[in-house]
Amino acid sequence: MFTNFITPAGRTGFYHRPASRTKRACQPFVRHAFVIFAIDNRPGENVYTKPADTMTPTIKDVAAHAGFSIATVSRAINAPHTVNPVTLEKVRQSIDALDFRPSPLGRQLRGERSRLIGVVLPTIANPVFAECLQGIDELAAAQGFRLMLMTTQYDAERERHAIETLREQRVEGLILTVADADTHPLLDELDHAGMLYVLMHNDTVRRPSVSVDNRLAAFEGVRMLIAHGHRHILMLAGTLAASDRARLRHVGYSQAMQQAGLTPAPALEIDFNADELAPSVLAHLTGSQRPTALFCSNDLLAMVVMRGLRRAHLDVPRDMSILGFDGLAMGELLAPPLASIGSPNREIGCSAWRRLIARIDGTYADASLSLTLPYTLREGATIAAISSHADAASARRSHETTPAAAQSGSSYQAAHSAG
Amino acid sequence: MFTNFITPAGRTGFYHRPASRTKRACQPFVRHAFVIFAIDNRPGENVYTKPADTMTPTIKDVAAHAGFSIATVSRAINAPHTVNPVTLEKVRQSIDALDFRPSPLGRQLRGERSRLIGVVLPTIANPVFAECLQGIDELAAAQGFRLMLMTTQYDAERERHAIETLREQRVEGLILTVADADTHPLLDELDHAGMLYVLMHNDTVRRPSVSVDNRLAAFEGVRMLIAHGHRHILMLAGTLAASDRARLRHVGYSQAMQQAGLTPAPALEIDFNADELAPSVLAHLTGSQRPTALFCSNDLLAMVVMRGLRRAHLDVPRDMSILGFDGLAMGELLAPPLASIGSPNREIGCSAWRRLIARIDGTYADASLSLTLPYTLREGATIAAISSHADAASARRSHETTPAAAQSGSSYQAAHSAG
DNA sequence: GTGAAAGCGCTAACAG
DNA sequence: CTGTTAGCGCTTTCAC
Repeated sequence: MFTNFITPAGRTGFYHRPASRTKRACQPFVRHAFVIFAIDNRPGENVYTKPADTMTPTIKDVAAHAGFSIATVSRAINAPHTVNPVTLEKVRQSIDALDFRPSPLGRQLRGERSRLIGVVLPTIANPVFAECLQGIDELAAAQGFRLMLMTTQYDAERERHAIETLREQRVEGLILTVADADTHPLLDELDHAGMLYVLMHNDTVRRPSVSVDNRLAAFEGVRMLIAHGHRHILMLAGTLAASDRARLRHVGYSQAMQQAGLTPAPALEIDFNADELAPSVLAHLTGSQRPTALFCSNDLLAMVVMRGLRRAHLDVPRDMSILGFDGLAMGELLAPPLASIGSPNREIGCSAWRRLIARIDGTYADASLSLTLPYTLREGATIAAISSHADAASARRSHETTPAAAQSGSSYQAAHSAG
Repeated sequence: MFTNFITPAGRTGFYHRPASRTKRACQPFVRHAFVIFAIDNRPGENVYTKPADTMTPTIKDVAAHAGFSIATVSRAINAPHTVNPVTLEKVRQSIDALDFRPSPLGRQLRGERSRLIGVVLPTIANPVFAECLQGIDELAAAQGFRLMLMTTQYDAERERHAIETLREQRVEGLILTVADADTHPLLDELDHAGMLYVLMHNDTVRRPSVSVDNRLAAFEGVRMLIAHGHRHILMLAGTLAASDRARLRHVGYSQAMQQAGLTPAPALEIDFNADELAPSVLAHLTGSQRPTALFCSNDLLAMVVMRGLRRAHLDVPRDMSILGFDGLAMGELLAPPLASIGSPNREIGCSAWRRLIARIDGTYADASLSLTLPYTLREGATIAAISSHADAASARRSHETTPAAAQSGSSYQAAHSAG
């Protein structure tokens, strides 16, 4: 009835070969450090010894403990209604007793879904992305998906590595924000491989994406500045000048300037991770030819610039008006509250999620691949009106400008959707 | 030589049974939608058809494509030096041609490490946790680990679910911040199950953790306020009054007050997710009995309170001094820059990571389970000195108070380590 | 140097 | 209602 044997791996154990007439046979049963075998005991009368704590119990352990086959255990877990209630109860007790939890590996290996989604973000230090992630996480948790997160710091090589890693993990889809979506070979690769993904914040019509219309938003924002009488407006951008978003925002800036007969300037690049503004930048902003208004490519940058100006004893908005981009909740807590073009970050995350799931489930009926969400113009109090003939120098001397004048731009307070 | 057969799954295919003398035999080869078989071709002369794009290639595909066995492919990947260079090259070409990437599932199934770490955070909307995560992510990426992230919104049930999910995923360890570490049954469970974890921010000596000494930090912070002449100091805490950190901070506050012969007040609870301060709270802060200084349990809260005060036309720090907790980078960008007790969030994340890995690798020699990191007192400019006899009313009228006076507390500017 | 085969944990098809 | 068995993708003896 029992046959002593040596497994190929060199482990010893006993193999119970049931007589052919025996109704319920038991599985061979070997754990690394010790030998266990289930005698042909009646359910409940088990002889099972719980494996060492470090050994995660498997379905076999449960089966042996309960005195049933692994198939029955599997059914008890995945289709409880198909098993005898008494059996079910016994199996459940064994599961509890062993603290068993089914390994997703076995399941996935069987070709089931991994219910795993990869998220690739430049950084989570920027609340813009943290807010997106928050939205994604909320939905993922509700729908029983797991998230695997990787950050890239805007680095192309890390983007590649992240996507590679995530694909290895057999994610069902990817949600990502890349530096530059249009010219991204990796995304072509994903398309080609049939790997489903949705971009966030990457403003492109060529790929599945969710974002605001960066160009239009910037255009409207700068128009507002112009409507406040500003004629010398500079755009500041972060190190992500290689980013599609920053570029589009600069296009919007340029168009607004040109429409008003003004000359757009190249974006001034800022390292907004530095503690201080670079001297050359500060010179730009404080010199006699300095602009009266600044359009910052993102809110974090705007905040750093505001601090720099304050240290240079320039008052915002009296000496300099500031408009940010992102609509960071934090901006409202500043003094004065930061005027900003707001993107619905959390909603971008949620939308990206929904679209990805729709693609995965094949219910992605929408022909248009990219989704453009409405942005908002948050007035804040960092924008002051100046008389149209005022130049930088007079603006600095002028005391007639008042923060309250910023309210006059309220006609711009609107939600735009570029559908 | 070829036997037509029907697999149990109902798929048809051809099985190549090599004559016993045949040197190189081929594996049976069946894909879902179509039949492929590798003829006993010489390497390089393959008859393999690439499967549909949606089908992730497996090691079998590579083997068939290259005309070798899966064992050889496996070796080519994991132990290149053991295979014939010519073979190796052919296999590599097949891998490239099919864009094959080994599934971690198969590997893990073989009992290898999952190289997966679970991270459980209350929220990533709070930069405190985003910064921690950033630190963790950096190290994880460098060491080839993957991160699985779940957030809990301080909810016990979600904490339970997150840990459960992560354990199912067979993470090698957990890094987490829970609402209350000492009385957490889940953590006992983890201990009991031998599941390795490290807490972040949870200030407890009973469990593996990394944090600052919240009590001492609050104590020193409030002492600084007292040294600036404040006698009526209130502590504000968020909805996380059920949090161990907030509680310890309140203990520190109370001790500092008592040491100075002052009467500590219960913490005033604030919902800092709300847009506005609750009227009752505002009444507390603006009434005739109002305090001259506020100790806020976290920076986000401090910022919301500052905005509330501004709207109530109270000036910070002239009418009210504010001390926060967290040392959020953002706080420095405020006007005035927020005084805060800083915890090295990023470093907390990194340390937690290192300790977890040390535990996993079994190199965790340190007898002390909890690590206390030094905090800093960031002066900022939201704290003003008042003359020791001043009460709230006179403080409001007084103009002799100057933000610069905050500098007088610089003797407190120090790093403390409660080892 | 290479191939055959076992087995990791699990599900599902099938048999009884 | 329950058990047997094949097989998911991979690594790893062992044999040739």
